[in-house]
Amino acid sequence: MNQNLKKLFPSFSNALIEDINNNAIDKSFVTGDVIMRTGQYIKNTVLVLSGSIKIYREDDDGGEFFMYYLQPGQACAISMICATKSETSQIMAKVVEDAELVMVPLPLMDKWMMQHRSWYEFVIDTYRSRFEEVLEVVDSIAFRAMDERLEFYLKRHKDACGCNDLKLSHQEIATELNTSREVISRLLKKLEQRGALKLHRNHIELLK
Amino acid sequence: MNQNLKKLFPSFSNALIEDINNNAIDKSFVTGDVIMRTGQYIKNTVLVLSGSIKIYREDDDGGEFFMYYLQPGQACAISMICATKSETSQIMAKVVEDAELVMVPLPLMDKWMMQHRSWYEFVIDTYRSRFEEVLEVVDSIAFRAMDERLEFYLKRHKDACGCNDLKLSHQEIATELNTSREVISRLLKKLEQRGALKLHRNHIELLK
DNA sequence: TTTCATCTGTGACTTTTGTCACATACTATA
DNA sequence: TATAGTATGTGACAAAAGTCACAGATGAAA
Repeated sequence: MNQNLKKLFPSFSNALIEDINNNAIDKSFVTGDVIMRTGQYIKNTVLVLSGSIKIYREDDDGGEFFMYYLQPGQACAISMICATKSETSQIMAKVVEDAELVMVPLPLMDKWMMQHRSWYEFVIDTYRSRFEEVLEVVDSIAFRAMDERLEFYLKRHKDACGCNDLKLSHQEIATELNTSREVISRLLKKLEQRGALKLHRNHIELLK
Repeated sequence: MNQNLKKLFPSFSNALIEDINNNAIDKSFVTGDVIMRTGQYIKNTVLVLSGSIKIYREDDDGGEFFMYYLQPGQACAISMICATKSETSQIMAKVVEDAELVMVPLPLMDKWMMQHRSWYEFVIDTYRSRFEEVLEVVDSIAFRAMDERLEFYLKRHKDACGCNDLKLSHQEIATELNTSREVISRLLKKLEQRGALKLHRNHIELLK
């Protein structure tokens, strides 16, 4: 784990990595696992070593709105923000690719802010970049219609997987954008006609 | 100013207030002033002593989507988040009620995190509460139709002014929700028919 | 290969939202 | 008190999104 941490979190000081190795717990999850639920108390700050996690905002009627990805080398900003007050989670986190996580107990999260400059900077930077990402999400829903939102969604998924083949059904996309499957099917068809992508069963091949 | 700070930011230690008084600058703004523009470099962290400020997200076509209020006793989370890297602002801040602000130079913002526990806690808490507020805004646009979004908008404005009389034109509301004036007029009319409010020229009287 | 569940395509329709045109109402101020 | 500028009300229509019904395609498992 030590080696992995160093590689994935290059800004961490040796002393910090030492502290993480001595105090944090390594946990594995498989695709489909929900590692954090809305309303649940947060007990750990989460660092991602491998795999892929999607963060959702849920509504009362079972809606699951996709917010952002958590990738190796990143941390869950929400779990850091809630840390100091051990509040409940405002989001839901689902594993979409088998993942190894480092769970840092909340009290340490806070303590390290004072002890390790590199931890402090990492936390602040995580806040900042997530805040900005959420603001971009706000843009996409506040200012844009569904066709552009779909393109934004596909682009983010492409960036996350680093490939051109997205394993997504129309229904999944519709759920994560909080719209209906038919709307997504029709808009995807249009994008295919424009030559932007090629549709297959359960996956979408991006051409641009 | 010392007295005001103590009253408005009761969690601040005396040493911190001392530091603020010695290093920060007091600035006054009048209604309509834009104190921060999208893309502008951030040089200060802003604390609000009096007045009222609205934070907007802007798009390329001049759209101004209302995000949240900054009130006395609060600080601009964005200016704190960008602090460490002196990045550009992702938002626009407009004074809607003559305001007195305390401008804290960025380098101090960072320095105080290590020196003053009460500053550290205030900053973290500001991050957390703003992040949560933005998540609620995401909810409202991701999951709800315009009628509910309008009610949410009115509620937040009522909370902000602490009164039942909102000085807003239909056009202003439409702009801040990124929709058209007619839509707002119609929805307001419906709310009036339901007895939730009473419409006047340039102001709305909330009844519930 | 057959069967079955799931995924995708599509037409028809409704509802919501956005646009245009214009009437009317209110208010500040000349 | 005229009048000009702004605010609001409303009908008609267009466009986007949501809903319903159902057909057909695909792939996994028996």
